[in-house]
Amino acid sequence: MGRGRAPCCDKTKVRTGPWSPAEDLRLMNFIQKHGHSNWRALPKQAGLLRCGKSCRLRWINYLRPDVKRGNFTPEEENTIIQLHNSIGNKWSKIASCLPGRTDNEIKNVWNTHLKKRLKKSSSTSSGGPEKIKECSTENSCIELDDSPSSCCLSNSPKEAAVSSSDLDGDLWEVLDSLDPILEPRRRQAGKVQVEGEEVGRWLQLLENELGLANDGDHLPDIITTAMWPNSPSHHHYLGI
DNA sequence: AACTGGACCAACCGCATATAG
DNA sequence: CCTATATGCGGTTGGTCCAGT
Repeated sequence: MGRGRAPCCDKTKVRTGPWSPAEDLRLMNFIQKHGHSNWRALPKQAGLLRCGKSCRLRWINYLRPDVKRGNFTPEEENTIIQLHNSIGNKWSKIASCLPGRTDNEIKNVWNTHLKKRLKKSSSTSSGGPEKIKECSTENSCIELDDSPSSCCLSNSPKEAAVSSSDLDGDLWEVLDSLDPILEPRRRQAGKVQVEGEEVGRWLQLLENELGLANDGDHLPDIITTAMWPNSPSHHHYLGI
């Protein structure tokens, strides 16, 4: 029903491209405190030079506390294959059956791995569509036909109850200034394991800047996990 | 060592749909 | 009911990395 699509934002006034750690922190901090009832207004309220769409995507695909990182298990891949066989490119519906996985991630896995794999094996295997249930948006499974399936009934993610510090403007500036230092390390950590000592040092620096260390308080794991997805809890690095 | 092509994935684009006024 | 706006979704793109040459 959409008539004439208004541009979602003024592209000349917003940042595009990869998100920096400081932007991630700012977004997470805001959502943890205020939720995300209005994506369009969120960037301004959070002090982000991003469009609401971009914030939503970043949150859903990367920053949500329940997002599962790492390789898909064979079980997950089987579920994707079965569901795709049954309902097609309904990535969000497929994602609703795989707790912690996002539609974008599933779409990527399908396009880069599973499609090719199935193509390869298609000559050797045959069979009708899998009978499977579809998860509705309420996270209850809808029978697409009359047979039971392995489709999950996972609950919708509950945002982690993380206590977040109230960061003031100065501290955000500090974070922004750390970007050039943090970003390459975060990127690298996404690919390979950064030495524990190094991660610990940066985490400590960050916590010092945020004034957490003095109170015996620490960065919530949700934040460090988002910044260094492949790294164990930062508590490990800090020797806690 | 330098180059190249493919794989991977985060982010963007634009249409569809939902909803408010 | 009509229109405007916000959000959701799926397709696509572009940057980065890495293996092969």
